Amino acid sequence: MASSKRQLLIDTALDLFRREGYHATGIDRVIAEAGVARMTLYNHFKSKDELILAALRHRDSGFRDGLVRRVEHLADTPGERLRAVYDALDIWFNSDDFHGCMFINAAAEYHDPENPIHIAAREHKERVRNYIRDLAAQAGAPDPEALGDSLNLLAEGSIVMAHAANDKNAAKTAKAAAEPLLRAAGL
Amino acid sequence: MASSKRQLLIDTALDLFRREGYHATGIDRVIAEAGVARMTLYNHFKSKDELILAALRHRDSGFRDGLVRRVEHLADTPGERLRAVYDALDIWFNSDDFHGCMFINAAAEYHDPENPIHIAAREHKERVRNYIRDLAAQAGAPDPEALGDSLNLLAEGSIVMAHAANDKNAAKTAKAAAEPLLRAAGL
DNA sequence: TTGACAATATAGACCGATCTATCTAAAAAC
DNA sequence: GTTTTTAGATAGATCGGTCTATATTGTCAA
Repeated sequence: MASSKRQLLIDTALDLFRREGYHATGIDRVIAEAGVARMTLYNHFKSKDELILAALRHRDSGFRDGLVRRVEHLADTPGERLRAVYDALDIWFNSDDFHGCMFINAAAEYHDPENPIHIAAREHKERVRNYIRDLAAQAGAPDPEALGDSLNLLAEGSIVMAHAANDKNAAKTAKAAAEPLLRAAGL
Repeated sequence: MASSKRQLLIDTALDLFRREGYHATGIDRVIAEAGVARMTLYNHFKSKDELILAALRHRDSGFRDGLVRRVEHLADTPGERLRAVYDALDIWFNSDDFHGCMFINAAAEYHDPENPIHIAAREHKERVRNYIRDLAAQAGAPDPEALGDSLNLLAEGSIVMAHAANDKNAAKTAKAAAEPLLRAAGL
């Protein structure tokens, strides 16, 4: 139970932060939703920011694991998998409660680049970009960094348009935009 | 003075919201920074949300006017101007205090698509996208909507990477990524 | 130019609600 | 029997918003 309460708090907080934002979600709300005593939270996390960081760390691995798993399920070759990234995004955007990227939102609420929360967001974005770069390398692109970065920009742009502009078609738009780039790279 | 106080409040709030975020900026901070009485604010705006909306409206026109002006100054033909959009972004990203896009940040803090603040963000994103679509049409692209949307995704993606991932080179990456798309469209 | 009236701005008290965080003492779990 | 969890009181700060009574404006007529 020692760590089950901790995980329960992370899961609960993650869901609230995702659906309502960070400042908008109070500690009271988290403990009420988790059905846990206030001191249990402060026993596991020394502050709200620490809880946010723990939630983001959990989301980072969870999101990327899910992305990789889904992409590998959708396609077999690296070239196809680069395209499948957008199919995975499409599923995400059109899921029941899509509320944008938690890390973009975190960076939006915590502007200071030195803030640990902002740093967590930056690291997540770098890891996702690296994953796409890796796929581009595996696919044998002549300049995998450049191709990966380009495809990553389309992916990030589609997240923004899906959330801020409420364009649930953004992933399909991105996939179409990616095609000439992949072709130009011989893929 | 009637409207000068109002404009002073909008300018002050805009700057604070931009630098620190919406929830993180209290009314007290706005009136202190503006050097204005509390009731002066509530005389001009019936709530904080109304002030946010007024600030976003002002920023929407200001940002887009600045973008158009800068793009037109940097390039003469529509094809060149599509490329110049990324040069304008590059200047923005590397300016003294870049804190990301106020509208992406607004959507991040106000998730509900029905929320007027979120709607203001959506409308801004649509207007910027339409501007790029228009440039693509003026440039004689075979499918100006598709090209415009693709180039817009690269632009939005670069804003995210510049802010969340602290990649000040994102606009140059986006410009390089745009080139094959423009070429494929005969531009 | 002056006087008068209406609109606006002022400082600051005040409200209830909420915020993060701490503390304690009893209960439960391992 | 030691660690963890519990409920709830409590702290001090801050939140958005209202109210009042005074002072400062801007406008227009005499």
